[in-house]
Amino acid sequence: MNVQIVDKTAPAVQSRAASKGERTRERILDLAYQSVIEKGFAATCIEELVEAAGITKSGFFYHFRDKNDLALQMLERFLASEEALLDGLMRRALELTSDPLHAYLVFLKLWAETLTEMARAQPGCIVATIAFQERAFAPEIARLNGQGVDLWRRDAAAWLKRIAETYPPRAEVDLDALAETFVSIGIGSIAIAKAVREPEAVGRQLLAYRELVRLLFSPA
Amino acid sequence: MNVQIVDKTAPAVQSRAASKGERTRERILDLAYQSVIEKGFAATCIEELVEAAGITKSGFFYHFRDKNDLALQMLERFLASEEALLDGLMRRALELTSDPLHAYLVFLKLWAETLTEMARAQPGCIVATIAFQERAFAPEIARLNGQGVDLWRRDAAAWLKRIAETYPPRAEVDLDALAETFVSIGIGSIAIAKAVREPEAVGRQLLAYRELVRLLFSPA
DNA sequence: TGTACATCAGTGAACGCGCGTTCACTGATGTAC
DNA sequence: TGTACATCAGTGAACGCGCGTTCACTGATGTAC
Repeated sequence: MNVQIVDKTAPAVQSRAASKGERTRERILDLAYQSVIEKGFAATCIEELVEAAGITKSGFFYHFRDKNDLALQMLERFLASEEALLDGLMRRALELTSDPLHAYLVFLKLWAETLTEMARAQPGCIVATIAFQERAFAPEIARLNGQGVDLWRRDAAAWLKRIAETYPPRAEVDLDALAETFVSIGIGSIAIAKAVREPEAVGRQLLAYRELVRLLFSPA
Repeated sequence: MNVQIVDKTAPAVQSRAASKGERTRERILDLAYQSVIEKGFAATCIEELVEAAGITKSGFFYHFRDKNDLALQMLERFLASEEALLDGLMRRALELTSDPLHAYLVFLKLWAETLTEMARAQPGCIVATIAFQERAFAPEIARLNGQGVDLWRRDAAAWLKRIAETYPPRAEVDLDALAETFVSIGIGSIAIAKAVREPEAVGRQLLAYRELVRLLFSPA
């Protein structure tokens, strides 16, 4: 079950042959992502970003209307790349086995490995960061953030329901709630990883979730 | 199973007969707690707090050495009250039944109700907020935060292990990980509640966890 | 192939204000004798 | 019971600096003819 996956630690969706401006914009977004994950949004200052990016402050405002625009672009890019990443792993899992339960278990393993690798570099989650500082952002950003979470739990719910068609669950667990648990464990485990400084917590939690799913759907 | 519990929405451990200074200090801490939960720490400004508290800015610095001191006192108070709250619910559950599994299920129900009520007023968790803005705080605060998380998962682990003595688990789930899941679901569900604006997510997630624990330990 | 113009990707300097922090001072309450 | 002094719980004004934002200007690259 040790499938080789793309080393995709960085959140960027790097398309080659980008223009010069495009490249600095991406560089700023990368730096901002890193900083927001470490310190939060309000404590992230433009001065630091542009210094690290090797441009001046006014250069920043050529690329972003204001600080909230930076947050918005960063979140949009993150959600897109996360969605692509999840999609890739789902497809990969379904290539390996057509059984929905087994495929989901493979997917969870892949996801656990990917997240652990990312957490080892630097555990963090901008969706959670935004959620826990909601009112420091423009309303549209908080809304977009919510849509991201909603999409994740919907995707998971659809899969769980497909599993339940073949494998009747052994307890009366609401499948929508269980799908949501996939998200809440993901975010919660990153919080734990950061708080107690154990990046492994992320993989550990995902694998515990996987065992519980397996138990719930495995035939008596 | 609808046990009446103390309405303890506010995080304060209000001891009566407090001096005047003590009372304003508590008032500031309450306001800070609220603001940090809504906007994060960096975006919480002293000016706003003191205005709401009805004193001047210099009055603030009579009670707190600096802004980080505010964060520290707030976190200490929160952890103490949370610990007291959890302790109370645990004891209450053990009064109702001596069987460790049933008592744990009762406890989870009580905890779900309490958290939901708190989330309806204003979902939030300073432990998570601090974790996701770690580097915006003094190192000792981040350390204390980690200790809080560690204590929670230890408490849960001890209980799960006591259950396992009587009820052999039906799957090879690491009990330490499952205990940690209690914490990660708690924090994660609050993140979800905030992101999608569904306070009920907290109770829903806790109850899903409860069903999974029940399934794991219930005899075949 | 050369010239004219437009767009790109910035620079440099300045502004202004919010925010954390300090400092000298003060009225009210408590305590000792 | 009254007086002297100490501590409590603040006030008011000022400081300074970091940080987001603006604005006029500019060299390099692209495009039209």
